[in-house]
Amino acid sequence: MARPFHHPAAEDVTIDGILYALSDPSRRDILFNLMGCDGMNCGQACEGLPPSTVSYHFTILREAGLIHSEKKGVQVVNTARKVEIDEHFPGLLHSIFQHHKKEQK
Amino acid sequence: MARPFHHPAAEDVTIDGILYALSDPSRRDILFNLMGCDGMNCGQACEGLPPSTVSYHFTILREAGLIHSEKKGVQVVNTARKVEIDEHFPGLLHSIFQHHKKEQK
DNA sequence: TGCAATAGTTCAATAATATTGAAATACGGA
DNA sequence: TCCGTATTTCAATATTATTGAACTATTGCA
Repeated sequence: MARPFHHPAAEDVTIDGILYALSDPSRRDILFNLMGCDGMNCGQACEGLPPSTVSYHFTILREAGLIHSEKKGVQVVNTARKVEIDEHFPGLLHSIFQHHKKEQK
Repeated sequence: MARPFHHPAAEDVTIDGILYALSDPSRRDILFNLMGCDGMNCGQACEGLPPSTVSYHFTILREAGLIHSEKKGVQVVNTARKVEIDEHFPGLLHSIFQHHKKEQK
């Protein structure tokens, strides 16, 4: 990998970054998928979009502190930073994804 | 007023619209200000931005179902749709504004 | 080793959206 | 009726998102 992944510390995660990241339905969908499993590569977590777009969305989620990415061989395994986020923003993700489910087409 | 204000019904409010509206710090700030009072005109709720920008932000918040706007004479009085939002998205606004406060510069 | 396949990233061009100045509107008061 | 204030609308510009194409890294296999 050219540039290694950057993961902000839990205390540097802002509500601004989180809301911005999750204001996009594709990214919400990615995070929602990640929250229901214990690791997924980029292709699995988000089907139907071109790879470059998916890569962009993963970067936004990562920079917002919502996901952790780790290169495992040729693919990148992503996980939701559930516990950390829930510690710093109690109830937020729960509140959001309760409704995200319903609104999915 | 040329076109009257449109306020979506509580059941038509989506998490998509809310997160999009609140992904912008200025709009979060406006809503935060509105939540702490019982009515404010556009100028009061958001100082430091050009009027056309403020108007745009209010439209986004209104269309998202987060605020109610009513023309009172020459000005527009805005209120946060607190109760309705909290009924449909329990805990969401609380969770967001708990941190918004802290992150304000 | 070397080559091909796979997964993802980067870059650069284009498309979509936000910001804002200037003009227009709506209302209240003199 | 005319003026001042608050806000909106419009149109131009600036910013940001999307995506195809080229590139990189890694694995497996001949």
